[in-house]
Amino acid sequence: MKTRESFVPVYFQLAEDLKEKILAGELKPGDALPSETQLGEQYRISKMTVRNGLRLLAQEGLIKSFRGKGNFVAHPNLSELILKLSDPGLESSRSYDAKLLAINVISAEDGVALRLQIKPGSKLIRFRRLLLMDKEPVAVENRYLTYQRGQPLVEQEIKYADFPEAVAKHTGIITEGNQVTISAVSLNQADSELLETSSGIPALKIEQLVYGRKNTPLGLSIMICHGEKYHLIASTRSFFS
Amino acid sequence: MKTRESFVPVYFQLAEDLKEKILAGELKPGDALPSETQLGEQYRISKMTVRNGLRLLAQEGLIKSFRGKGNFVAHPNLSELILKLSDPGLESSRSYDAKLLAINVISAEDGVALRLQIKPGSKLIRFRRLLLMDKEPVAVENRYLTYQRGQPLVEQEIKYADFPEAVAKHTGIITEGNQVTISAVSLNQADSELLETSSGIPALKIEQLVYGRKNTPLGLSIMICHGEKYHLIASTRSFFS
DNA sequence: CAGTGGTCTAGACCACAAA
DNA sequence: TTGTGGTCTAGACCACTGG
Repeated sequence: MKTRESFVPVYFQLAEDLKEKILAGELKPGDALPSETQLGEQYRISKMTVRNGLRLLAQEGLIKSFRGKGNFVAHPNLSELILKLSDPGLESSRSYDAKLLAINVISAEDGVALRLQIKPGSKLIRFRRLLLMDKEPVAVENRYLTYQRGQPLVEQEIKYADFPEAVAKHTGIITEGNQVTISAVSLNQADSELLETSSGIPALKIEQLVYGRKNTPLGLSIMICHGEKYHLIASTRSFFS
Repeated sequence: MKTRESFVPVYFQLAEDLKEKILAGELKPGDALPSETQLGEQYRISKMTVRNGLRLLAQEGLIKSFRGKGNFVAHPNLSELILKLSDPGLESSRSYDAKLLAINVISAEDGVALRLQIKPGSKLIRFRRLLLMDKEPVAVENRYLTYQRGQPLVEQEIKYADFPEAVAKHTGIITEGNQVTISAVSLNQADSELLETSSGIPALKIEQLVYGRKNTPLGLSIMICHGEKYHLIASTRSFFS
């Protein structure tokens, strides 16, 4: 093939060709692709270029490679989704803001201590924030941070407390992982007042545990989100970065 | 470096080295990495091998490449998570089962028709399933499928209706995308009876839209999940495939 | 212009799988 | 053993960025 008239890379053309065959059903899940050497001969391109193209398909989850056996069309896995947390509701038409309610030093209660793997009663920094969409309160966030001596975590957090993106950027270097749990709860009295609604209303509870190196918990964020005004959107991964 | 005594690929060692430097803070977000040719000289490996290693870091979101400029340590994005849907609760110690309640042909109501981009009143196949954990009902699922003439979608769905994994595998070829919306609602009367609890209890509502080629909606799944017994877990992407 | 990342080649050897 | 994917090389040219 190697259509040099176009400016798309050859490996990309190969990938598109195969993708087309897979999506059209010409190649079904479980089927073997032609071997890399065969593809190289068919398309008159080198093996490395073939592999470059196949890598694209593998990244999209369309094929799987098995050493010594071949490349095979994958059984699509629709259950793995990408969740984007930062952007509440995704409706970019809406304005988004956050209001810092308080910063205190508190003693860790049992539940929080357990999750952060510290002793109950240990000192923690707590942020309370109110998240607003279109100037309406939609969520309350409690963020707990372990005090890390000598690490600029705390100062940065305070400085950028009302800019969650900035927080992520500045504390991010040391963070290695992140686990989020999503559940449904009823609004309690205090939170319902902050959210300017009545208690008992259903709400999303989003717990976010941030880990540093060696799986040390660094912080915990618990968000209580108004069920009707705030929702999460996730979708299958695809394309570019 | 090129330690040939070990069995780890050279490019992998390079990636680990750089990763270490980044995680240790030696290289900070925004910093430029040595150029690919420089790295090749430092490690006495060829440029392609260097690029192979850098690709790993790029996939993990640790670095970003800019043509003509260089490779740079990325500002970590903790807001992009991977959500695994199929596995309810993740506690693998629990047994998981599904019970098919009914399969009917129905006329699409407005809300469903809108999401599936069809005319209200069009014929749809509806599955109602009850999801069980430890033999306790935790969620009700309503699945709506457009009737696709000549495509074995329906038959496969029926055949494997109680094996969601199988459904995914067999219908998967034609599906290209997937969008999930998560919100919090109150249990209505009918659902609360199925879930053997009282109405008004908070519940997770998980809407899943499956698209085929050319962004044609193929099906819609609406799950109502018992708030206390069912929760979702997501985490940052990492490692292998 | 020089330097960078992006693509591509035509070989080579390795580890692994299946017959 | 043969064939497969996985790694690696030492070059080459391109497109882009910035001074």
